Amino acid sequence: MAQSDTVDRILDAAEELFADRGFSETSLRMITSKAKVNLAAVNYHFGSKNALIHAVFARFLTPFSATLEHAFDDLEERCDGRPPTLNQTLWALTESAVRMPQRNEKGISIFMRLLGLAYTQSQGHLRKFLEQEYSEPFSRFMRLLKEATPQLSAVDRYWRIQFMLGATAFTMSSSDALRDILQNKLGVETTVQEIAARLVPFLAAGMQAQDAVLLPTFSKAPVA
Amino acid sequence: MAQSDTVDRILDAAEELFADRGFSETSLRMITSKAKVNLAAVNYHFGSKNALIHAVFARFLTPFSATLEHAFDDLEERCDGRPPTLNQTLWALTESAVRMPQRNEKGISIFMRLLGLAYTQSQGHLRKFLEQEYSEPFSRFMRLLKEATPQLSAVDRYWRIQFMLGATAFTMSSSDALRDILQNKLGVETTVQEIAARLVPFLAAGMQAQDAVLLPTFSKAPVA
DNA sequence: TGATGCCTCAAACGTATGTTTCAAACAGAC
DNA sequence: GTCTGTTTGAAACATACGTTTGAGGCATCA
Repeated sequence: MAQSDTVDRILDAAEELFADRGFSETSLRMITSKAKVNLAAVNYHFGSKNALIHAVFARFLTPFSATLEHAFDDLEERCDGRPPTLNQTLWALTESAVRMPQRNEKGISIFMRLLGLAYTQSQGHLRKFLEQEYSEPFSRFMRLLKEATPQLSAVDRYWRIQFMLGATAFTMSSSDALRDILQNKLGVETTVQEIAARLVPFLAAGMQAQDAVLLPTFSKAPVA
Repeated sequence: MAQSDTVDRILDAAEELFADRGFSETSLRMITSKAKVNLAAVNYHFGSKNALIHAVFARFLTPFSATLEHAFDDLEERCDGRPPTLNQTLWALTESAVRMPQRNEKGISIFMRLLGLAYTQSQGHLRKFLEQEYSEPFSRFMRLLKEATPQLSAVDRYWRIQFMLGATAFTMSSSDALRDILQNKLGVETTVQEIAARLVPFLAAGMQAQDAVLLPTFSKAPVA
């Protein structure tokens, strides 16, 4: 036990608390008391709170980006030269996320929420860290999106990708709360897999929508 | 000036700082120094930091919800009994937002970002406040959406609405940054109105997407 | 047995936060 | 001009935070 499961206990507790409450709203004292370790252990093992945040992400993202690379490799191989379709690309991403080995039943939703928070909360250090460490799979995903939507102008594609990111990040970042609401209002249980399965067709349809007529003035709503 | 433009200066500063940095990451001292007022003024005029947050939302949301009510009234009158279409409903909302008198050029995107944060940051008091104060126009919008998408199950509709909210809040909240990137990469200028004009068809297409096959296992991606 | 290196612990440090206090400044009414 | 209620000002309050310290524990290897 010398090899200190303290580190893992801290990571587990931090991951869950960050996902529940956000980064700034989670103190080291909450983390260490949940993890049942001494307060100083965080700074001893990680150096700082920010470094702990990075470690929480790295523990999931590093294996995930490897899985994703394989999924994209497989996909491109299966397509044998032709560019993968939009649906295939989105599913490759989704499946890679859903299939990651989970530490517990909440694993996936915790991490989705963390990813959403990373986008949403303005933690400069985090964004920098993620961009440095994981830019490659991200660029590759962008390239696949481009090849899957050749009919779109660069500008249209740009904006629609933002819309997709937004819908995804936002939904994932509040997925627990949303699931609870749904549970209360309609008495329906939902898994992250089901949310993903609903999200993908929504995104695909949006990406492939007919171009809108860009109204010269903003004065009248179109009638259908 | 007796009627204290202090209050407005605090609201202006708070609004912008909250949008930039989030609620917890913005201190009262940042707000009061940006507003050039005394620190104690916040607690004197508002009572607490949380109450200030509420006031920031109320200043925008109260007139906005009135505008929205009128827009919906007009729309339903024009439709003369038949339920408005999805596009009409979305445009009514969009137009109401875009047409709100703005305090400055950043007005709309600031407020969109605040709305996103309200959903995303786990500020229980805020959610409670918004639900209490503005449940009516929200419910009405939901009802219109429901009538415009009778083909969707309640659960599907619920999630797709979340996706719409996400795409909208995320895009609008970072629209300044996104516009800049687009300007640099592709040399294209964009207005908020144009973004909205691209967003609405994306959302409408997503809302009306064919139901996905909910895979019983998550084992294989659909082939198209 | 004694020394070495990793780890834990309680305690403290310095700083930043939201809030409170109370005297001073100010405006308007008489 | 004086009084009254409202608003500002500088300072302090108590608390919470991230981080550091230094003594102690506890294995491992000589």
